Amino acid sequence: MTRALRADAARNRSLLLAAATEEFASRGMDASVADIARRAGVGKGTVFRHFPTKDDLIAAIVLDRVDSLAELARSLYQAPDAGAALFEFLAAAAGKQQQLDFSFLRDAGEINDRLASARERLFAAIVALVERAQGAGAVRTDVTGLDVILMMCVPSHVVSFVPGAGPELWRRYLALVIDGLRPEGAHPLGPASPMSV
Amino acid sequence: MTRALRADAARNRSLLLAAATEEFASRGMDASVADIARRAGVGKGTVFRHFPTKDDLIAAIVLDRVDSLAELARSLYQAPDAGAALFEFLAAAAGKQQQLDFSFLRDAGEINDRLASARERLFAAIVALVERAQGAGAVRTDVTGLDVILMMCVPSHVVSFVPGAGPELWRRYLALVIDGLRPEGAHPLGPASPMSV
Amino acid sequence: MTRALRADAARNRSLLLAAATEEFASRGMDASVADIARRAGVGKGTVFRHFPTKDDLIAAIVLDRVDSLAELARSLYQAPDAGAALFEFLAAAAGKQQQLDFSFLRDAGEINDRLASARERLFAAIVALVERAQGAGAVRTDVTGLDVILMMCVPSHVVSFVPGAGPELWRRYLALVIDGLRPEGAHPLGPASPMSV
Amino acid sequence: MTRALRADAARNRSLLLAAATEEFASRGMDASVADIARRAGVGKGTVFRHFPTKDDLIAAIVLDRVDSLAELARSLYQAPDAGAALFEFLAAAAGKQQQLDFSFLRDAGEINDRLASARERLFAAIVALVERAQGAGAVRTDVTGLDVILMMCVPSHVVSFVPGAGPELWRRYLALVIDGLRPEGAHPLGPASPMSV
DNA sequence: GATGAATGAGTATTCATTCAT
DNA sequence: GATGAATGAATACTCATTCAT
Repeated sequence: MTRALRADAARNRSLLLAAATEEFASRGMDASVADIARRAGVGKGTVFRHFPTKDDLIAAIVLDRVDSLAELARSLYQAPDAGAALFEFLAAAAGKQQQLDFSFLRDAGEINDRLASARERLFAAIVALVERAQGAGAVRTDVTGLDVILMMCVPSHVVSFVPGAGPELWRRYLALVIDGLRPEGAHPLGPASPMSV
Repeated sequence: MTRALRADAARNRSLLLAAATEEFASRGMDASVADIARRAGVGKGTVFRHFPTKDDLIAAIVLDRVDSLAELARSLYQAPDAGAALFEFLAAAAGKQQQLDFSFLRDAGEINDRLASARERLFAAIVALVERAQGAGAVRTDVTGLDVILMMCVPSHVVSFVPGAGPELWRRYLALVIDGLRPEGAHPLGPASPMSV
Repeated sequence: MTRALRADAARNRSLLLAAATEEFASRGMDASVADIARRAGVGKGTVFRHFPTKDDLIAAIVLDRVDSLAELARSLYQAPDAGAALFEFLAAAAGKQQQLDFSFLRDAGEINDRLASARERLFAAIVALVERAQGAGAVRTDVTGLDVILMMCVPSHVVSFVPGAGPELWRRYLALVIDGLRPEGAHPLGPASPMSV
Repeated sequence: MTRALRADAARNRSLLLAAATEEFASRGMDASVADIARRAGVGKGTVFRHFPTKDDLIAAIVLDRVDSLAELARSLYQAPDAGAALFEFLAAAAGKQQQLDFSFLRDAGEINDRLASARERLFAAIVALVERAQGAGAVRTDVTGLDVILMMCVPSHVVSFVPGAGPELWRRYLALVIDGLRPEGAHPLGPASPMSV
């Protein structure tokens, strides 16, 4: 499908993905392509050779992340402790998100078919993890998989408000989120969970 | 200090704040000044007469909100049930944020001195509410006022990911956040709370 | 419909139309908007305030020209000598085109509804002139109005090939074109005239 | 002088000239080098190995055409009927031009010495044809060879304005041009013919 | 005071051309 | 020799901000 890249081209592609990830993380989603190119140490044109559109660049970053999270979710489905498996997954997700907010998932469908279906697969894998954790009594039964997916992006978002945040601060807020998902001390949630994102 | 505004000028100022709030809410933070002016029914120049900078306009909106939340926090400090008081405050905050994310607080200091000190007052009032709620056993004692402040913006953020979200959906995620703040079923939080935002 | 322009704005609009006409004439249709702005002595943004799109600028120029030619064609329809009337019209058209080739008429329809219908009116007026000239025996009867319209752009095109062409050189080639349209010495034309442009 | 090309190189050169001709014909003079390379089935770099510049590629195409027209003009000089010979030549020129407008001749001199002198030879041959046709009474004597050369590009230009033009439509306008060149019904031409193009 | 015209720095994107593989 | 990756100048267009009316 995708031709094997020449060594230098492959290298530039990685540099670009890395640079873009950092730039989006620090400047927000409207970081300029020019800045990304500069950070990657390549010419502006090179960005467009690899990603015909800024949106394609974004999609590529998200796709990477979504695919690797889905991979992880699927492998954790085999873990013996269902509750621990889910929480480990959430930790992995939160850690990754430190670098890049999950916001693009919002309109992933509009951007890219491939991305949209990768998202579906990720969501399905997470839902499975959640349901298994509920079966094991580790997660309250009045939350849905979608609720968990939505709360998954909380730690990185919260931490983004803290100027000199330490690299592990997200763990604190993930812990808080998880405690909210536990059966102990659960109170009624009010409105029903949304059907989809 | 602040000159009394002529009646029409005062009216324009309110129209602008309202228009800007709506526009930011629906188009995001990079809504254009021209659109805001059009929605307010005034010329573009008028926007800049009232707010020398787009950032100043934003700051004015946030200031309004911060001040009214601080007011509320102070009045709830008198309420008999300390836990209910805090939770009611969080509900009010989440409801307001539905229209405009709290993100500007992030760099409030850089934007505007007046805003920065309003923020300090708001934070102090929230910290007081939290400590009283902890004293009443309604909130776990290993969270700080700042933790609560940070979690306060979660519901509106989460809801922003849901396309056709109902107007009350934020209550669901506020409930989840609050359940995480309760003493029941609390697990250790890991990293220490940050000292400031 | 179109608000009355402020004096300075009206001035800029004319400056822009003039500058664009010259620039397009000398650099061809892909003269840059920046150059046009510079030639008009205004900022780049001003071009876009007056003409939202480069194509709109082009359309405005052509519309002016088309409308004034149509006007002329209609008034010449009253002239006593039908042949002379047509030839005078062709001279006027060729003279104007010296500054700007007629090429945009080619895809005028794609550009602009208003322009498309102005073109229709122009063509109708020319066809009327041609038919009257044929009735008077001044033009061979095997050519159509459309043929004449097509040949109308020949003088300016031909002259564009001559580097230091004098300002009246187009008259020489118009004379040649007109001699081809006369009944004397007419030979069969081969393929039928197209139905439309 | 010109090294003999390796067989494959020669082949690529032809492929490129053919591809470029087609691409220019259908996309206009700003067809992209990349598209030309793709159509020829070679890499972009190969284009530049053969033609250091896009302009050189254009010049090469024109040179081919100019040389073959000159060849034709010279051979037609032997034909018994001088008028028919000239008209046949014009038909050949118009037919070729259907694929590629003659416009580059305009600045041929600036582009390329070799092209400039090929053009001189072509013009000389045409002038000879014209003068012979005038001697035979087939062409009016107040036109110069240069006039005829200039009118030669009319048919393809005119036809370019007709959207769904049939492949022979140019013949109609060539007939019109030729009728203008005949002695019958000739009227005075006004300005003198230019000395050069 | 209000208006909207003018401005120009900034943005994504294209494309001829160069050069490492 | 051939390839296609890299480059950066150029282009149309946007928008916060200034200023003449």
